[in-house]
Amino acid sequence: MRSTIREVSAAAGVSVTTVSRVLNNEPYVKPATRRRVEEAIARLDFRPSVAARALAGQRSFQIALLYDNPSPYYIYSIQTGARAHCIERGFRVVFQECDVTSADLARDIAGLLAETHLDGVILSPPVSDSAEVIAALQRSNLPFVRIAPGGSLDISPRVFIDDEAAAERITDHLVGLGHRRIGFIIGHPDHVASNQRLTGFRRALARHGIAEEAELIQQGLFDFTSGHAAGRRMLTMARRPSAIFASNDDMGAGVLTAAHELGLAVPGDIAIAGFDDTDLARLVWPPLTTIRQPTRELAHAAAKMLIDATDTGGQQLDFELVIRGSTVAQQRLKS
Amino acid sequence: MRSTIREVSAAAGVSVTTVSRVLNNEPYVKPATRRRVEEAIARLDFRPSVAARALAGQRSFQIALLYDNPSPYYIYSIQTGARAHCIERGFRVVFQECDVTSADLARDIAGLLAETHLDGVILSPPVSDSAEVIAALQRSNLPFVRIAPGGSLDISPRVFIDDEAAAERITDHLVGLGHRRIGFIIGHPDHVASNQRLTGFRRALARHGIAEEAELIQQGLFDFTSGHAAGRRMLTMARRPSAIFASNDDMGAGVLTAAHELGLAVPGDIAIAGFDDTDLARLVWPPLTTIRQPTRELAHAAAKMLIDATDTGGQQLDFELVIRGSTVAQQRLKS
DNA sequence: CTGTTAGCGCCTTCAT
DNA sequence: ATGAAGGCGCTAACAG
Repeated sequence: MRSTIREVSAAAGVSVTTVSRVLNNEPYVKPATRRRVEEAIARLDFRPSVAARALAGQRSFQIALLYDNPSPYYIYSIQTGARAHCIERGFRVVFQECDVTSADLARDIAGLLAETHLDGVILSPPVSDSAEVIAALQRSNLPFVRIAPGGSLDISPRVFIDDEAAAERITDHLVGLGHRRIGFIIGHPDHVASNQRLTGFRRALARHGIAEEAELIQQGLFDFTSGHAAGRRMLTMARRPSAIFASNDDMGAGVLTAAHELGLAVPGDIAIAGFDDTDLARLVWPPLTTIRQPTRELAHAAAKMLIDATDTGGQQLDFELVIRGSTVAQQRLKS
Repeated sequence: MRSTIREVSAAAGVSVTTVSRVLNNEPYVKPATRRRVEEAIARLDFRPSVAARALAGQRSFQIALLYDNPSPYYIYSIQTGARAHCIERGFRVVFQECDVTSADLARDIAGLLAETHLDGVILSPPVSDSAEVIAALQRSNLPFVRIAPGGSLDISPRVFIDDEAAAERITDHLVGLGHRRIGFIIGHPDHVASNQRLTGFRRALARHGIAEEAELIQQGLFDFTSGHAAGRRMLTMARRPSAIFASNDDMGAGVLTAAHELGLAVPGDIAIAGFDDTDLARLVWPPLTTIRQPTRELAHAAAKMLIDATDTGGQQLDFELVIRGSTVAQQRLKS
């Protein structure tokens, strides 16, 4: 059976209060006493019950990660990043998928908050921009950090990259290679990043004096299937583009497959480039040019900001982390 | 703020015990009373605290899903399957990645069990065959269900497909198409299924009187990279095989990519077949022949078996679910 | 059928 | 610097 704080206190010859103090790293415990307690904890392999701590205290040492994404690779990346930091800090993460288009979304989130005593929540796109979720969180007064939110930037700490600049840079690269007719596959309409990436693409085209062609800009859904379909459409056009820019890696893999199916050499007949949100591109299209979005690191940073906040009462939330390309910069909000 | 059972009892004009009875669907509550309580619950949007229930009762309405797998698609499949059933039953799932090769594995699991009050655990491969994890679970006397375990079949309920027969069937198919030199990529050595699939392949070859060639059987790791490497090795051999059997879909995608890179037509120059553990193949290699392993359904069935057990005190654990191809059969253990 | 009385394991005032 | 007492929200025997 699991051992309890009472057994530890007996073993160490102190009161449970003292053990609790040691557990929570509180001051005013004589070093010698602290050592004895720590020894007893180790000897009994004691682990405080999350349920009991949540019930008694105002902290639960649990945070939740919300997501609603079509890409298993993406989900795995954010889960891994968030968990990595939580383990370091002795926190537990609740991975919670949700449906941003559901009518019950607000109720679902409220239920999660009521059932589970959480210390904070991380929102990943497109949940980062869900008005219902944000409202429920604010109502419950729970701290939250958003990954790559598109709007209301000042209502919460956030972690993001500059999608527009990144898309612009990739487009510059393609143009630099001599491409003038470049296809673009837009991401899922629910994701704000989709539009930001499109904007960056367009801005680069304009800067290079290249006219847009409507049929070269196709809607996708951030998943393999939609990328494959859009790729096929463009690659079978009478005058097909010489390059295709996919807004994420799943769609890029789809385009690559379409090219292969049509017997086109990559990058001989058709160049493919785009965002690598989840390191999938490193596997599927290693020779191609991508902007690597450090998804795992974004989630890691989000967890850190959140947990720092619960430790210090919210002070550190005044920071935001900007990850641009491979450069990580940290800057203070104007606040 | 979250409302409590006490507020519900006040609103309904009954004692908290009665509310608790309604919550837990216990008998001996007058229908009229039950209705009044349910109304109050709905009106106050009351959700019982998981922490409080876990502390007070012997049930927590929480189970854990353990995994240690290189494939994000696989992880997502089992998470989705398990969660789907848990939501139906009002349970919460804790997704817990672990490292079966870690020296701290036993401690990690013991920690999970001590911190979280769980009603049961689902093990997915290769955790299903981890002696440490199984020992920790048995020590804690917690019910657990294993997905596709390789050994000690009677120590727990299990959910599985017949990997050997499936591999045999696929091989038969390839031979039926006229292939005599078939490459085989073995799965991760930690997974029992890897060996079972190899055995099925070999048995089919033997039955058809085809001699094995050592260089046509290559070790893989169930991930894209290893499949890609093994595929390249075989496709660049002086006398390359006419077909390749990949032990899972990630490796199959790797082989497919290798074939494309080498300018080989699929399935013209090289046939590719194998297991589709995660529906990845449906996307990446739709025209190819695969055995679909219903991973999501396996996890769903595992969750059902586990929760049924907690409801009925373990009786239903005498059942096992066999999913073979698209046929689902349920049969009683000899027990 | 319903209510009363104790805790579950821990944190949190308050004393000392 | 340490301990005693009370309670978090709920379930579990007991009475009625």
